[in-house]
Amino acid sequence: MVKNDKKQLTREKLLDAAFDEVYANGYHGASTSVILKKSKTPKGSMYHFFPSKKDLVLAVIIERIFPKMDYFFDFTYVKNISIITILENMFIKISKNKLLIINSCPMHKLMLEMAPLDSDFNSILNKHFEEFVNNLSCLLEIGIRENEFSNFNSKEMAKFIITSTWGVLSLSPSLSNSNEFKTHYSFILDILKTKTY
Amino acid sequence: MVKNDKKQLTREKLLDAAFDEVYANGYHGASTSVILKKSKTPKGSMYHFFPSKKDLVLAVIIERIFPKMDYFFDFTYVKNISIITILENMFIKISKNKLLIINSCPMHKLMLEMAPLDSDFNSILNKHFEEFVNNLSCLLEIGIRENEFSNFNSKEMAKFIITSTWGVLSLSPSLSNSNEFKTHYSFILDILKTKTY
DNA sequence: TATTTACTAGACCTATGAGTCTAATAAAGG
DNA sequence: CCTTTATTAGACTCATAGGTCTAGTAAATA
Repeated sequence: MVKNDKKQLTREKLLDAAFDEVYANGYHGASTSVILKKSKTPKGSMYHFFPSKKDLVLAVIIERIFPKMDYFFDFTYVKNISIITILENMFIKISKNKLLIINSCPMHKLMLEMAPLDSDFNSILNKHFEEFVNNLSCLLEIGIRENEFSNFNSKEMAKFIITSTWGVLSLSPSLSNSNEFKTHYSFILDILKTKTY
Repeated sequence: MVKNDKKQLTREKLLDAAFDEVYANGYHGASTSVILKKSKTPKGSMYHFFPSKKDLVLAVIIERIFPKMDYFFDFTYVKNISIITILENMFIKISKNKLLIINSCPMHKLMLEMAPLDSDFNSILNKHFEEFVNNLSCLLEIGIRENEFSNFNSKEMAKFIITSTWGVLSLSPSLSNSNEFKTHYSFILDILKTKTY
């Protein structure tokens, strides 16, 4: 499987370099030649794996950005811990990682740039966003059912939490320290606390 | 002043066309040749008024985007009306205008794209953002002083309100109707209401 | 009216964009 | 081992990018 490893390696290197480029400069600002230089890959290889720049970036979204996002915006239920604590832990995890604090959320960046311009970008990004909303919504629903919270529209609340978090994160590079982020998520948690008994 | 009018007209047409292009496609996605075609202006005129694409877009920010933003995010105090009502009216004004609802906030879009890449963009955008924060902060301070609200950090709250609003607005084009925006600002106003006596 | 300054016009330049093509090489499967 | 398929390599293409330049025109000032 030496060959398969090497084949994979080239593809993976391309995705890594493309992620960096697109994250830093956006889709339009990203240069294929820079991606090739950074990943030390010849052009032929890139166009062997990906028919176009767009396809490369769509693959970056699916294979790089979504996994990272799923790691940070993790809304899985943990037993014997209050929902508020679960969310607080999530926010702490985000604030500890400089990636999102300094450079904003890559998913959000691409959504803002590309969703209105291209239906393929729009659909995959929105689909994942809706999954986020549903996951968080389910988590909040548990809190409502278990009487941690009073009743509220969990889906609307989920959307509010996610989009408002994107909002602060987009303050980079002025949001260089995580303190400002902390005051942000304190507000979010405060809102939820007003809904507790 | 016929001449001055015409001179201004060319410059204004360029700014209008450039605003449309940049708003739709971002800084990197915007094409000078498209701007020239849309504004029916020869290249010489454009480079007569603006030394570079960057300078043109910086002028767009100052002369087009900021005025629009100041109109929508208007935090001036109105006597005999509660602060919450002032803010609610502001949100209603935003929600009635399809510009922001459908295409997101142009200031936010440019900030996310350009602030980490270029210090000139970063400084003018951040400066204006800080002004927003200060203006809203002052308005909230009035509410605190006049005993509409209990005490809270007005600057942090102001930042929270502005960035979270940017967050929802960036949901375009899926935020095609203003109902979702309404649920958003209801949350914001709810937070403030929990701080009232 | 003469002269200077502001603006228009667009041909032109160089760099870089994404993407194609073909030949060479490496690896896999029979 | 031989054939076939996957991958590498990079020269090449064509369009467009932003920007320069010079000549011509219009307008303001003296």
